[in-house]
Amino acid sequence: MLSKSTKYALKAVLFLAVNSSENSKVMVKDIAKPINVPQAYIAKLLQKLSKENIISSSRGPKGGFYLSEGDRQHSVLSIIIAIEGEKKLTNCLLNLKKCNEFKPCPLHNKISSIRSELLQSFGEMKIDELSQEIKAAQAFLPL
Amino acid sequence: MLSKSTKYALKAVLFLAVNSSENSKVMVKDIAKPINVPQAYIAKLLQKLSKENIISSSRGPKGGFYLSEGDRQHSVLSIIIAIEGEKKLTNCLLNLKKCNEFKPCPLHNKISSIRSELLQSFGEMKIDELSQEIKAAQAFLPL
DNA sequence: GACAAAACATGATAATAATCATATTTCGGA
DNA sequence: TCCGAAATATGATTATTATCATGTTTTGTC
Ligand code: FES
Ligand code: FES
Repeated sequence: MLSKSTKYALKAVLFLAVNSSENSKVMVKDIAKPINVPQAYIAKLLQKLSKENIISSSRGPKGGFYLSEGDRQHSVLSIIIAIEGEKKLTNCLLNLKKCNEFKPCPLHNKISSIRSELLQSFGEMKIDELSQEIKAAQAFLPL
Repeated sequence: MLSKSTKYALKAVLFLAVNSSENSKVMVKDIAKPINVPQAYIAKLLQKLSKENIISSSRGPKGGFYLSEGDRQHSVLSIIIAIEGEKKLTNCLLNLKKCNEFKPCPLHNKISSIRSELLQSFGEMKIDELSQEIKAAQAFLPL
């Protein structure tokens, strides 16, 4: 449903939400280990997220990745889109060039409203909110 | 959201639902062309579906693929599962080894009910029903 | 029974996604 | 101002998915 890359990215961002701040940055090797993701690979993903302003970073000694207050207001959806693009989620399920109700594929009417809900739900989930739940041990990060 | 293979398979089965019957089988080249899918590839997928008893086939001259009355009662979900397996749809979104409400990942509570609805919806969509809509020109197959 | 038409089976190639490796830039601190 | 620590950039390798190609079996027809 979500690509491996997207899952990795979400885990990393949530990890940063819990374990980093403006003055306590964390470097990739200290992210990769606890979330159990190949270091060189998550490094690439983090750079991409950084370039898309989903997360923040600074170079050099005492540098690393972190979430600014602004970063914490981003949604899960924005991360999904940053990594795998919007189309994966909104394309027609049978690959009609455009998904709309005027020339729908046979699955459209049955599924499109649920899919919208799903998207909306992803859009409403803010990183900040999710990290609260992790801190409160109401939710858990894998590995 | 669905793999290319799954989309191809769904298109092919719906095409058969509209254009085949017990005594009017259609061979892969006459399926591949109208649904615009590589012939050798859809051939493999059709064989898989046939082996899983989602569709029917017979060999030799005057042979081909078709849907029996029973085949028409299959759901979209059964096709998705036949092609890409169930796990793709039910796995934890962040890859916890098991997805459940007792040790949920941060996305679980927000998403799992919508995801169940989506699965249920796929399960309730029967091939027969969808083919009615295509015949009534209320829905359209791509390419 | 011979023949040809079809599905079936198997393996080879190509495209994409995931992983690994290495060089370059930036920046804090001695 | 020099050094090393970090992100950044780029490219190479591997694994998975999609695509292509070719041979084998079944079966209706003559
Ligand atoms: S037209 Fe196919 S999902 Fe909307
Ligand atoms: S535990 Fe992650 S989706 Fe259910």
